[in-house]
Amino acid sequence: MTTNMKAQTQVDEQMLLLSQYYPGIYDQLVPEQEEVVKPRRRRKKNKTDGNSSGFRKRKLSDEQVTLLEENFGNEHKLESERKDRLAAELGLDPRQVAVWFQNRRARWKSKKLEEEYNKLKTEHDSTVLEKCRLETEVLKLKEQLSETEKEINKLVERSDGISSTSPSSSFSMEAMGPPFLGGFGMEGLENVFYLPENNYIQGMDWLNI
DNA sequence: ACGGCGAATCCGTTACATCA
DNA sequence: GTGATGTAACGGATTCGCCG
Repeated sequence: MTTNMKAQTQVDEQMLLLSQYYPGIYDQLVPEQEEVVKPRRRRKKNKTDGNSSGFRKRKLSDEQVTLLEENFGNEHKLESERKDRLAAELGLDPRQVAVWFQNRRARWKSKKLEEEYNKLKTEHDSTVLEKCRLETEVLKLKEQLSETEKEINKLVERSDGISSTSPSSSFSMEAMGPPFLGGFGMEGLENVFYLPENNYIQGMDWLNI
């Protein structure tokens, strides 16, 4: 297989997964192609096999399946030598062994796909949950900010009133000391706003933050 | 490098067996 | 009897390795 073919195969596999997991996105990426419906040849019913020994399709015995499963566990691919050996060991036609491996690979692949889907779904769900949590937190913080701004405006207005009637008794933030933020329901926001070492801001400088 | 060929494999489907 | 489900088997397409 050439490098290009390998790359194309990888792309095809990725697109296949994409189409399975995110059909909407896949449809956007790959516009629907004109459908070419080829009539499949219908398989004819056949109740007997070549040697007329009864039903053509018989269930494999538990022992046969066990041995086949053991072999499949060791290696999913079936080399011709191993196929013949297994067939002889199980008293089956090599073609039957080949078909069993083919079907088993298909089952294995579909199971893998399902597991991968469940894994992605779990990841997706927890991400959505985390997004909701963060959005709620943002709303809460916005509300707190709005409340704080209202309080600040009130204080500023009061301060303006006082200073206009009595200039000597100017409003001092220093007088409020460190518990200032706590008074506005800002507990726990020390890490959000930068505060100087003495834990409060001189005068009205904090308005510039 | 290219095309033809046969074997192996994949994919989708059908037919049959089994069970609730 | 019947529908759902599991699986052996099939047909066609694709892939791969070999050869002339």
